[in-house]
Amino acid sequence: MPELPEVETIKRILEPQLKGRQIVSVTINNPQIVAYPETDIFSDALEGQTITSMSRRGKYLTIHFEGGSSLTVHLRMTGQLLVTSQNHPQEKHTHLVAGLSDGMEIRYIDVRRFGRFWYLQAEEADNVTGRSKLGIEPFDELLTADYLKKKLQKRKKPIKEMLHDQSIVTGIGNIYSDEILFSACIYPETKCNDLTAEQWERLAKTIPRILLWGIEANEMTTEEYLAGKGKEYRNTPFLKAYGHEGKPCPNCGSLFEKITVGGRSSCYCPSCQK
DNA sequence: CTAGCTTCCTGATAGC
DNA sequence: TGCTATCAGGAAGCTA
Repeated sequence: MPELPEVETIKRILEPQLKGRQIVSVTINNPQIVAYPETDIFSDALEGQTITSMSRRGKYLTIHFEGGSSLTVHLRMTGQLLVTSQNHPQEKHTHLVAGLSDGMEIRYIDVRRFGRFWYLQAEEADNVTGRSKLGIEPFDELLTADYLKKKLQKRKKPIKEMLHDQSIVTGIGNIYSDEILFSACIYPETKCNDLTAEQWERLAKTIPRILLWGIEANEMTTEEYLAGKGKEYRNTPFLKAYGHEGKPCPNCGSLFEKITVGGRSSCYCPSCQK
């Protein structure tokens, strides 16, 4: 459930704690989370690596090493990446622990084990993570009404569903698609080929605005993150639409309704989003 | 090419 | 109280 704003938050919190540290040990409790390469090679390759920086692309998070190799993770639904002291109580479902040169540990916790790790060597082409298929970042200046129209105008699927398509604009999941459509006053089931020029314009402006707002609203301290605030992806206090079924719309007071769109729960205001 | 369905997982919650 | 069924949703893999 971490979407772009949460992944960006994690990157901002972890990067200063990891930069310059060396990985001195790697323990993998569940090989399932290692997607590439084979688990033993993965562990051996990580040991001894010195971290230079972190980056984010869509919902993917990458730790870069001296020499150019890198470790990429996708947290999917319930993945959590923490930097803790060695004596920090180990949570259930801790699948990977990497000891660092300063005595701290990187820990990967994931209840549902959907998250995945990939280690890529410096010159290795990335044809394993799926990142090569990603569309533009929401803050890219290429994100215009024309771009969205070109990609989606002829599609018959509901716009809510298409906002989740990572090959068009990356980083949007079920929470922020509700927030974006509410803010843009668009009914989630509107078929792409029924959207008006004005609605495409509104979407193009709203997508980056809402995701930026999400990043800012997510801001928290390292302590808050470790204490669990970084887990509260749902029902975060600042959200306006997602999970608000039965509650009054902050704009008009009508009650939010919940429907299923493309198999995903979807919350909208019946009078603002037509 | 698109659409539609299934799979992966556990824990919280709803219903009986 | 205790059981079972359903839901949560990101993305890949599959069929048509």
